[in-house]
Amino acid sequence: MNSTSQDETRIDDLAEVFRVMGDANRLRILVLVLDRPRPVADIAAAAGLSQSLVSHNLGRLRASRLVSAERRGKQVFYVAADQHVRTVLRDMLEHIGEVDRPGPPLGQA
Amino acid sequence: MNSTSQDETRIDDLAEVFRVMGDANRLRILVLVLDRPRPVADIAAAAGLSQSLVSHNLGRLRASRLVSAERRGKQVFYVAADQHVRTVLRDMLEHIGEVDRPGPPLGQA
DNA sequence: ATGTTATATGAACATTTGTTCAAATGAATG
DNA sequence: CATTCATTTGAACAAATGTTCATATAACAT
Repeated sequence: MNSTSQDETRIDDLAEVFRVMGDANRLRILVLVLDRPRPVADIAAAAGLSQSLVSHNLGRLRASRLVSAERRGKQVFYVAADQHVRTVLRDMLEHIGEVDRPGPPLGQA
Repeated sequence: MNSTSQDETRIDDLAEVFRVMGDANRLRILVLVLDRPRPVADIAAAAGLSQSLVSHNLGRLRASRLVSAERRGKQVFYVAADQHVRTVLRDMLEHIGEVDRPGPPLGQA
């Protein structure tokens, strides 16, 4: 378990993915395409954002492979890339939900 | 399933947590305290970062409750807050690992 | 009390980032 | 072909961010 430059690259890539998710607008977009593909204009309307901004952000989401795109005629449909994305979002929501509950044991924090 | 302002707050909080994780140095620190508590100076040495920077970053990690702190004498020990943090990191590493593998079936996507 | 060790905090600066606006590309249709 | 619709891309600017340096707090020792 010594630190290789492979690990460093991984950390950098990991940070990049989280940085992409660390923006409220991109997160909104991601949630909108979580369980079905949607065209860009549709996403923009649902999120209340300009088409240009949505396209820019979809570009970054796609660059991190958080979403995938498919063209159908003039429209481009975007959808969440894989199950990990959904899992991570769910886990993080649970994490946030955990407000200092006085509840159970109190072992080593 | 209409959008409430509660959801908006959640999205904002969620984005904040991801933003905190979206930095390579903070991620390194987080990994270092993933399975056992460590004092600040120890973390700084292991990560190759200044004490000041580590302290600043630990502050942000703690503000998002990604890590928790405990004082023992002069030292302060930090450790990953809960299981969700570990799970999210693992899932994301898997996500990244999924590079267009030519391997097995070749279904959709 | 003073001194020493460990950590935290504030201000300042350079760099990065999100957003907007305008223009460009691509796909269908007359 | 030109035109319309849907999306992408580039440049520019304001706002947010990471890092460093210096100083402050906290705990223990002499």
